[in-house]
Amino acid sequence: MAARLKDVAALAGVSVRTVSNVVSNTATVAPATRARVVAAVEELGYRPNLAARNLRQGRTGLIGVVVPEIHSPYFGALAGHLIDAAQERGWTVLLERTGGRAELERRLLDGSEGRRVDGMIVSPWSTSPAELASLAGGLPLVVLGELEPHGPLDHVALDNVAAARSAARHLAAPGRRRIAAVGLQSALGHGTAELRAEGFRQGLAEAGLAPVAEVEVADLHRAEGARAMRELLALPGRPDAVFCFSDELALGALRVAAEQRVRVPQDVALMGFDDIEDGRFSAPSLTTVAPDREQIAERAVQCLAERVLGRLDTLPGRRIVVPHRLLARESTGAEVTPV
Amino acid sequence: MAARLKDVAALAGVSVRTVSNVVSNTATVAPATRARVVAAVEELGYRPNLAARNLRQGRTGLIGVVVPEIHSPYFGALAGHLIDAAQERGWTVLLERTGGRAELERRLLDGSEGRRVDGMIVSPWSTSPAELASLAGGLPLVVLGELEPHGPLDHVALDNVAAARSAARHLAAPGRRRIAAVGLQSALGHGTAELRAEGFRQGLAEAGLAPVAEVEVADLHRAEGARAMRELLALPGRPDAVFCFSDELALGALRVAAEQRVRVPQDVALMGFDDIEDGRFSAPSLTTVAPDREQIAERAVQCLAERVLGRLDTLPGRRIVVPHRLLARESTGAEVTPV
DNA sequence: AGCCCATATTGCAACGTTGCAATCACCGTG
DNA sequence: CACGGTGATTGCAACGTTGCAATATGGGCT
Repeated sequence: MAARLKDVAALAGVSVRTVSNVVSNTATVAPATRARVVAAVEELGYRPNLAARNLRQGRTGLIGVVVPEIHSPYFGALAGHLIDAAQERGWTVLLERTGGRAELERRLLDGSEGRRVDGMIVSPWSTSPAELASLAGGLPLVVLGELEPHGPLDHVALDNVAAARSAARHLAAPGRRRIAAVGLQSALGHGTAELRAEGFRQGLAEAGLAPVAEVEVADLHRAEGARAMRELLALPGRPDAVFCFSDELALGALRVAAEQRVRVPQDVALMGFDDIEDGRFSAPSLTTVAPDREQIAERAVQCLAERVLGRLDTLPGRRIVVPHRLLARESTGAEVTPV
Repeated sequence: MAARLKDVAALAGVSVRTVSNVVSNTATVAPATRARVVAAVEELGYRPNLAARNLRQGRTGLIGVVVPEIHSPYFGALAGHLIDAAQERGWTVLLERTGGRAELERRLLDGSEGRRVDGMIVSPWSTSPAELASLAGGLPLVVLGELEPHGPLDHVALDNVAAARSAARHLAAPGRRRIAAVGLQSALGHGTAELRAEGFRQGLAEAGLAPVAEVEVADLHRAEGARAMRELLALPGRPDAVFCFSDELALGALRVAAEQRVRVPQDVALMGFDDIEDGRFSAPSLTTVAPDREQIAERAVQCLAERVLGRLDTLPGRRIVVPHRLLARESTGAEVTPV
């Protein structure tokens, strides 16, 4: 049986309240008393009962992080940073996965099974921010990866339009005029893909070009990238540059290029988006847009902390834009260098 | 303010206990009453307070999953499966990351901050199973990835020795005689790497060979694989086959081979271990040992469930061996096929 | 009609903790 | 010597839920 405050108190010959004071540092305790209590805690192996503490305090010390998937390199890395940032503030992260299923996304947010967390950081897939806000019903919420203009929620993201624009300009280097995009997701009707497509078109337009193809995908994984690339390489006028909206798509495309002995970057330049680990070690290494993931995580947790602790119910949603960098690597012509 | 059972009861004109019965299906309730209660629940947006429920029931409904890192493809995928398996049994997973730091590993296990979970599934890095058991102090525990002979804990893993042995035999195909291994970690003094090294040597011995080199690594990531490969390719007698103890190591090695225009598999055959997504899409695709991750997850959660629910304190530790398969792909000579 | 039983509903107490406010001991000061 | 003040300790109640056991209701049977 686990020891309780009561047991420690009995052993140390003090009141329950005093033990509580020692354990949670809530009041001044005489050194001698403290020593006696600490000894008793040690002897009994006392551990606070968090359920009781939570009940009493009304806070759980957990924040939810809701992402489409843990498994993918992008979200895996992001989750790692979020956990670090949360830990620094004394929070534990409860990681949840929606698998891109709208209904699961909703269930997690509306908390019909009960509230486990003090707040949530959500990277939505199929639910719009406005919907999120109503689902969460008062639970502090921070949204990642989209920047919708209005609404009550805080958003943290990079400037997808600007990032895609600079990607397009990078691809539209001298000698490359047939440029395609891979990664549109019109089925979702909103979100990141739209913004990147928009930026892509802007960037090409600035270079006096128009897309030669825009390939829709069902998800952002390698298999879809491979499928899309096969489609593009079969076109009568093959593209000489391809912008994939994720590194995973680009890696799938890279594989197909290798299969078909299409040289990257000589025959087709290729770039991705996200800066995942794999893209640094592929051959050729992958040009990409690198979001500042650490800063995304840091700012998101900071926003959430303010909402949870400060009760800023009235504060309107903030839009936080984190910086990104374009990393020009071998897949768009950078010199081959040892990793 | 969040609605409580008391509020719902008042609105529905029944006792608190009856509402509780409806909400948690613990007793027969007349249809008419149930309807009234459900309506009141809806109207007030009642959500059970899990802290209170946990306190009363002594269970949290959470299980901890402790892995060295979330970020890596192997653990990310495994975590996904564990979450699925847990969900089927009504549990939520609290994912924790040790980053390979022994001290953090200890802190998570001994629960000095208080118990958040009903049990844990641990993939240890630097702590031996015996130590784990004492740290956990009665908390139900299942260990992944190692199979130590004795002790009170349940273990779930593949047969690392047998898997590595078959990998070695696969590499020792006609014409390949200079075979090296990458991934030893003698600093840890125990664990998976030792077992794979052992199996590797056995497999070579069966083919009448001895290792031409065994390269130590600090971790199992790509950068270390790249470093190791550079080392191997600089040897006076270059190996004609390399067994990496993880796919990530192998992908790092593959990158270096490409840099140095060493052809895989023609000049050097290469294989990994884990069957991560990236290895299916690399060029050449990566021969690997595929553990049955779903089964690992399923069995681990099942074991833990038995311990948590059944109080099988007396039952000695079980050793559960899950199957694995060798997937022969392009990096050891399989024909190139579209992904 | 009276009785019994099954079904439906209820009250009470307890889970382990902490906020609040009261009490106690002791020291320095007027 | 009495008093005020500070520091240390304490008791009580409450957080929201559910286990237990008791009570109310109604129907069927003799």
